[in-house]
Amino acid sequence: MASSELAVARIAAFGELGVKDLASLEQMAAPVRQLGRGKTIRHEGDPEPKMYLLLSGWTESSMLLPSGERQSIKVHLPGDLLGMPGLAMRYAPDTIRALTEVQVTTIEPRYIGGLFKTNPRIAAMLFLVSQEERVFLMDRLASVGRTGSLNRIAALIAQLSIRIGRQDRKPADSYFAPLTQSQIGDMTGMTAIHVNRTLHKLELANICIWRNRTVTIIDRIRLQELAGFPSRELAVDHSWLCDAC
Amino acid sequence: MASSELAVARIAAFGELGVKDLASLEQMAAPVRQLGRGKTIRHEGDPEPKMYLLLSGWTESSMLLPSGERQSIKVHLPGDLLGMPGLAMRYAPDTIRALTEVQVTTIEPRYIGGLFKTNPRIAAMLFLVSQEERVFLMDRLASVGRTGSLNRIAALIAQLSIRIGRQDRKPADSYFAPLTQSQIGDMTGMTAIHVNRTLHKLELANICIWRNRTVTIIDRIRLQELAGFPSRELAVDHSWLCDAC
DNA sequence: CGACTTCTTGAGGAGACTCAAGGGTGGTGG
DNA sequence: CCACCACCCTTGAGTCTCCTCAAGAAGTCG
Repeated sequence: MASSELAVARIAAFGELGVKDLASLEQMAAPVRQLGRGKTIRHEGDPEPKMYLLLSGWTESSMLLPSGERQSIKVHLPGDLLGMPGLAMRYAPDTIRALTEVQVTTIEPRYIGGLFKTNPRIAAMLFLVSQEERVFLMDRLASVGRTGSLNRIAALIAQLSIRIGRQDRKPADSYFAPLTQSQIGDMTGMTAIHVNRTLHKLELANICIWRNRTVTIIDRIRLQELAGFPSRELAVDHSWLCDAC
Repeated sequence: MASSELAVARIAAFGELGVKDLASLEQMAAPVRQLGRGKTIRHEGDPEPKMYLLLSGWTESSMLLPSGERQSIKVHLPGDLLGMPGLAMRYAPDTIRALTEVQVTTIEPRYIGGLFKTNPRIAAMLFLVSQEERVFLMDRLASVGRTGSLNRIAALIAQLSIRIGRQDRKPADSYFAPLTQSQIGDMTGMTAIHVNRTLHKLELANICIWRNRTVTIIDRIRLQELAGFPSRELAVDHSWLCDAC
């Protein structure tokens, strides 16, 4: 798999990967699947949920409420592992959809199990990625639970800027974001209409512009102020991990 | 540590524990710490976050927003592992406080690392518990993001009923819940005042009563309807895990 | 070019928040 | 043992954010 360097980006944040590690990872990857925008990778409620590795494009994980409304849990960027939370469940908790043309590979749960025996180092890294995701969800929960519309949208924009700019080691000041206003609403827990008005407010205040699927950040300071989430730093000292492997 | 049977309840949900497994777990437990209600176990922002095992009592994990408001992430019951998400971070993302008199033991991260080498089975179970927690957070996010006050409070009450009744294998119809209305507000993303009014509505509608730190569920059907979250079932087929160990 | 999705704008209403004040309860110290 | 204090609960009135309903414009894809 040629894109393996890209694909392990998330894991590699927690340590250097050796030859053996890369081999472990490549072995898991099933043939690449290609899907068009709007296609569903797996449905909420499907039995025996699997994991997926996103090679290119954007996907979104979301849950349906009895009222018929959707809550988007997270958008995924290339290199992200999709569907991990489902491993603990009998039925898939979330729906995973392609937001753009995407390439994904399926990862069978048994490979993950095998990893714990054959390559504890990688297993521990997967564990750490899971903890990182938990913190991400905690931040989202705080944002959606306790802040207003301007703050939530600002938080979304700032967060995406950081995630997209991760490869370059600095936040992206302008980036492509293939989300409709309705989808932004699903992510932030607001109406598409209110998203529209809020985006206009942000633009009017000269903070940022989101138009034509493109985000441009004008005033990062004030954006960050509005967003109001702390800039998280990953743990640097992995001696406790390395002792083990 | 005499309470280890209790303490590992969460992990045991994913598989039987052998003698070796129990030994692995006991070895990690540092001396027991006892703290009074309101005492802080660790602060948001503290460097080198550790993990804790809750032996008795209730604790709460929460995050502070720039506005000064608090968002409660989760309340913990005996047997829960506290602070796991922080393992991936340089600074603790959340504050952990005692809601009642509690007993906790600290778990050094290096023991977790060691687990991945010496007892991959337990490591995998910790991994699964983490995924379960992610699903829990996803459900919370959907609840807070897209539903009204009645639904949120109903969801909280129903969820606690399930968690507390887990040992008895059926939801508890009446239980002790040491949360003030202000804390309920922090959990559900609403004002203490509005919590008060909403609780009265639930009582007036003959659905449930929350008074004097005691919850009594009168009409579980309608409570569940209001709560509106799916009843999650943990994965039963762990062949993919057992293959490894 | 036509059908569909997405975006935009307006008007009105509902739910949740703020501010304010009073009453209950439990714990502590004199 | 009682008085006090801190915390918690309760209720009312007014305000604001965000939602709903509605309709039209703009963009996109076949």
